[in-house]
Formats: sequence, C-alpha cells, structure tokens
Amino acid sequence: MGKKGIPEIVIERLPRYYRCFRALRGKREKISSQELAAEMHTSASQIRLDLSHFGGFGLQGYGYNVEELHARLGEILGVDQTQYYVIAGAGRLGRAIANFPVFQEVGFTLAGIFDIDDAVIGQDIGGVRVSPVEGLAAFLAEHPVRIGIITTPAEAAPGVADVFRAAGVGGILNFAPVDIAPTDDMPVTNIHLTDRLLSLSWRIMNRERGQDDTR
Amino acid sequence: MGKKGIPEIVIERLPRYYRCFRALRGKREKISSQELAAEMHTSASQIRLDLSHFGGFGLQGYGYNVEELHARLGEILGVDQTQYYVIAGAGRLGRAIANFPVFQEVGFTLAGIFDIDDAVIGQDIGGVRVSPVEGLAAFLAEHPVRIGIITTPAEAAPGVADVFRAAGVGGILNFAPVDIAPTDDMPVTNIHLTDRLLSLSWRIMNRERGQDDTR
DNA sequence: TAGATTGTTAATCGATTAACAATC
DNA sequence: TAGATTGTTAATCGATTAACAATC
Repeated sequence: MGKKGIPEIVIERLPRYYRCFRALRGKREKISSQELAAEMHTSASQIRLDLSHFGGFGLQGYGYNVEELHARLGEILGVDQTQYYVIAGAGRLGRAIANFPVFQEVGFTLAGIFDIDDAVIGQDIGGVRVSPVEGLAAFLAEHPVRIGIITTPAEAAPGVADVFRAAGVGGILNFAPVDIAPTDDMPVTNIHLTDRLLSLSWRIMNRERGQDDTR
Repeated sequence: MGKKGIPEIVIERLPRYYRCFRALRGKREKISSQELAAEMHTSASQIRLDLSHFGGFGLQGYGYNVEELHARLGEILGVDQTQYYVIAGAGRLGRAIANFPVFQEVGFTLAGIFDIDDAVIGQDIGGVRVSPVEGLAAFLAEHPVRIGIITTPAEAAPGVADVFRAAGVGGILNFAPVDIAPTDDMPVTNIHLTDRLLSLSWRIMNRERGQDDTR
C-alpha cells in the first residue's frame, strides 16, 4: 500500500525481486507467486505479502506480468534515475567497485574517487581521476552525491564517514572492517566480507563436526 | 550450551563479537554486557543470550574477560586453523579478494585462482598463479579446499558452483549477481553488492520523500 | 461462467527484550 | 558480605506462513 512503514527486511529483498523479473524478461509473459517462489526458493505467501506493500501489481487468476513488474520495481528502486556516488579508498577493492558494470547498469555513476596515497593520486580509475582525500569535503560541497562508498583500511573509515555525514551525503556503503553507525538522517550499510567468510566457515565446520543441525 | 541448534542469525553475529573483543584487547581487561551493548549499538540481553549458546564465558558480578573471549571466539570461528580457499574468476574483484590482508589474518590461505581468459592465465595474483578454469575440478580432487569463492560474471557462476559442489568443497561464497542455492551438504553465502546498493538507495530516497518512517 | 490466483487477514513461528534467581 | 552482573526463563514483539474471501 503506502510507502511508509515497510519493514526493513522487505526492502532488503526488493532488489532480488527486481533481479528475478529482469532475468525473466523475454522468457515469459507472466508468472504466478507460486512459480516465482519455486524459482527463488522462497514462499508464495512471502512474495505476495512483500509485493503488496508497494501496490497491487498482480491480477487475480493471472499472476504478475513480467514486463510490468520489471518496470515498476525498477521505478521503485530508482534504477531509471542517474545517481552519483563517490569512493573513498582507491585500493584494489575500490578500483574493483569503480569498474563494476552492474553499478552503471542500475544508474549509478562514479562522481569521484579519493585516496591518501600520492602513488595512486592522479591515476585514472573507471574514467575518473583519483583525487587527494583532503579535497573530499570541498568536492561534496559542490557535487550532489547520493552514496559514499568506503573502501579504506579500518583506521581511516570513521574519519571518512564523518566527512560524508557532515557533507550531507545521502548514505554510506562501508566495506572497511569497522562498524559505521547509522544516524536518523543517514542510513548506513556495513558489508563485512571477512565476517561473512567466518560465519560461512563456522557453518561448514559445524556440518563436519556433528552430522549437522544448524539451520 | 551445545553446539547444535544455534540459530543461523546468531552465527552471523558471531564474527562481529570476535571483531569487537579483538579491538578491545590491550585497552581493557573486562567488559560487561551493558558496556559492550553500548559499544556495539545493540542490547545487553542479546549479547548475553548470543554468547550463552557457546558456553558460560562470563562471570557474575564481573563481566566478560576480553582476552579470554577473544581467544574463545577465535577458536569457535576456527581463526587459529589454516583453511584453504580458491577463487574462480580472476577479474578485479577476484584479485582484490586474493589480496585481502584480513583473510590471511583469520587463517584463510589462497590455494588457487582460476579464470577462463588466456590473457590473465599465468599471471601472479596474491602469490598464486592463475590457472585455466578447465583444471579446477582436477585441482579440487587433489587439494583440500574449504571454501570456493565465485567472482565470475553471472553466466559462468552456476557452472562453477556445480564444479565446487561435485568436488565436495565445504561451502561457497558467491559474489556473482545470481543466486546459488545451498544444499544439505553445502552451505552457500550469496553476497550481492548491487542489491545492497539498491536497498540502501531506496532507504535514502524514502527519507527524502516523506519525512521518513521506514525503520 | 468456472478456475485460478491475488491481496489480506488470522495463526504460527521465531527472535528479541525484560525480568530475575543464581552466584561471583 | 553487599553489589554487580551473569545465564536463563518468561513476555513481547515482529516476521513468516496458512487460509480464504475477493475478483479477474
């Protein structure tokens, strides 16, 4: 229904629905919640309830129109708009992200990339020249940036986050192994790759130990 | 208590506790669940319940001993053991991961890296030579590999996952924008960076729209 | 129309929080 | 000992699943 009060967890699933409908384009005209559930390894109830938060996209007795859902979910996620992001930290990970073709495909454009190291400053990464991090605040004051991505070492991350926050950047996507706390005016997504490696590793070892039963 | 029946969600939080206690080493001898909760932006109840799944690590009237918890959580997560992983896909992201110092620090060692492109095969990445992906199955038959990391394009990912599964690799960490389904004998963690970017972006736009209320 | 399938409400399940007795 | 703080059980909250009337 409305756009308010949608549970966080539903929002986190939204891009996956989008990805699914995108992949179905051309392959079929419509799909029922049951068929989609089988495809996505989830439940039909969850799909219907999740999608109903955004409007009545389905049709009784018919299902969901693939082309329409792709378009609607794309709109909801803002995939049709150009949005700017900057990267702080031009190391290997920063460079990998700067060159992700998928980011470009969903409308995200790299506006700037910053580093502290003289050896990388001036290099061209993803069509953008690496600038000294001292200029980050000034840059943000002049350019509208929706998302700041942090790919610095852990020690530098909180300082960079403060600069992003002070400059009014919309939100932060943090890859440094430190937790950046969100505030009322700025959401943050922390992606801790080592944490995911370790929890996966625990699950594997747990399976090896007993004859499993985590679930 | 036991090692069975621990909720998945607790396991996902475990590395964060480990990281926290690691950061506290040398700074203080002990910490109470309440102090830790403040530090981690979570609740004392959750911390006590989470940790109690693995044993009585605390002491009434004292709290948790930092040095001890760091050691215990490290053991539980297997940080003390050497574990091998391979990477399929020697693009920018694969190379970034191969060079993560944090992976090495938690005991993970790159055993092999594979690609389909002749231009990168033979290159040295993180001290390991890139091999042709045709040799992946044979390599896995000879080397014990706990985790297979997928950093290929979406199209190649399911095929690589099948090779990992058939070879009996412990688990998969997948970065390709496609969902690899876990099976009873092999856990999978899908990390979809674009999905996280989009859901964060939605939250930012939602804040801009109304005067917010997602939560 | 009859059959299919949605959107939505109610029932169930699981996770988080609160409370407190045990105990250092 | 008295005070502090855990481990654990009970209460609450939220998310998932099941059921079904609405309706294409």
